[in-house]
Amino acid sequence: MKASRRLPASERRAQLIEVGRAAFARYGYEGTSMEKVADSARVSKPVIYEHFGGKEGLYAVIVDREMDYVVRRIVEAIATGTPRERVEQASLAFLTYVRDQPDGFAILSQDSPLTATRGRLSSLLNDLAERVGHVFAASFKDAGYDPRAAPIYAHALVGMVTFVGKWWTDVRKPSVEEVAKHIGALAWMGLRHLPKKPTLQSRPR
Amino acid sequence: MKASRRLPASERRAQLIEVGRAAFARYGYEGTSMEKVADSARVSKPVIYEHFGGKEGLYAVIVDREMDYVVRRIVEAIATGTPRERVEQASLAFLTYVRDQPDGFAILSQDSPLTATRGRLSSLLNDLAERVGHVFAASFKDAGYDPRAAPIYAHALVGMVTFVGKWWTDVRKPSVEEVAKHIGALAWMGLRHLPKKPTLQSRPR
DNA sequence: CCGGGTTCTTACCGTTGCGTAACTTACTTC
DNA sequence: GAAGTAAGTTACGCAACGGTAAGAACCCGG
Repeated sequence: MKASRRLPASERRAQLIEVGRAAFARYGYEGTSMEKVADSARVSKPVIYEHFGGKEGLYAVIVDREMDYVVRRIVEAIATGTPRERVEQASLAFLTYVRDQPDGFAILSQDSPLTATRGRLSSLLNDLAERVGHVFAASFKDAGYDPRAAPIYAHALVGMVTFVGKWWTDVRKPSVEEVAKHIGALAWMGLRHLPKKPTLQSRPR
Repeated sequence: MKASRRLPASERRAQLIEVGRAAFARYGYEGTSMEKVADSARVSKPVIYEHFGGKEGLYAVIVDREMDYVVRRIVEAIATGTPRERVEQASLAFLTYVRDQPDGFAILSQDSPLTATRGRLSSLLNDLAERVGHVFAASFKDAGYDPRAAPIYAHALVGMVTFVGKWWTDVRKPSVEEVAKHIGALAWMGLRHLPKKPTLQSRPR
């Protein structure tokens, strides 16, 4: 073979990110070895260490880029429109991301051992949920709902879309637009008809 | 120290399951070493191999028990009552499980490398979602909704509760009953007011 | 064709982790 | 108390992985 030629630093760096992203997506953080990444890039290990310092460094760069990307996509989606449209567009944006960037989504939905050690909650999607929570808290206050419940709903929505996304990558059956319709409807109708003070209809036993 | 005495096979086995469960919950499958499990049980490695054959064997037994347990809890919860009560009770049952069995929940919500290799989708909760999907499909048909959309909603609900559960283990702020109220309301209201044919209110650009 | 910087490789170290072979210790039963 | 069985230990083999030191191959201006 002997395919790969020598590359300038910036290109090599970009290639390593690409290759590493695919590896981390497929095998997870622990399951990915530097050897494999190096081999996939047709390069020897020290090259990676030269560029990223270590495994964590490479992973951090990849995760950072991915978070930036997906957050930007969603922020764009909810920039304008009625509340309902925003919910729908956010779902659609996320599912479109899942479809177009399955590797990125796989990385984000893995429990990353890095953030798990320093942070409390492992999931990177938690950040996203927290941001949504702040948006919700404001809307809740305006609408006369208890803002302390906002995080619950925020996490519920993120979890909903995430889990459906994970499932979708497997079955790939209805189009993301179709799925987004249903998710959007469920979320919106749920929020729209929320009682101010939810109660449990606990059944008598 | 020299605390642990010799135990009969069945007790040792039970103890190893308990200890292993805690370890897998805390460090994940890959992050848990047999050495650590053995040390925690005040026993040497070959004892574990005698009982479970290997790491995968131990893990399989633990996961199997856990799935049995949680499924039984939920099946009990949705055995009787109105549809709404079932949704609420299912949420409450799951969140109660999250509260009372944080280790078990941690294990189930990890991406398990074992099922990931042989199966397609990693999550063990996927099985749960699939079962819910079947229940939904029947109800959908009766109510005049498209049963092909059932899996979407099933995964949405499971993802919702799971993600909120994960978050709850971290903050532990409102009681599970309180959280279940909101989740139940969101899910129920969403399902209740679902249009037969959801559409996207795509905004004009 | 020669010096200087960049890019990359070979070869290795230390550690960790799964799994096993050979042996020892304790308990029970006659 | 000896024989036999159940329970457990020590010590090791072996592979994989993260990381690094030392130097080779390449490229370009002079």
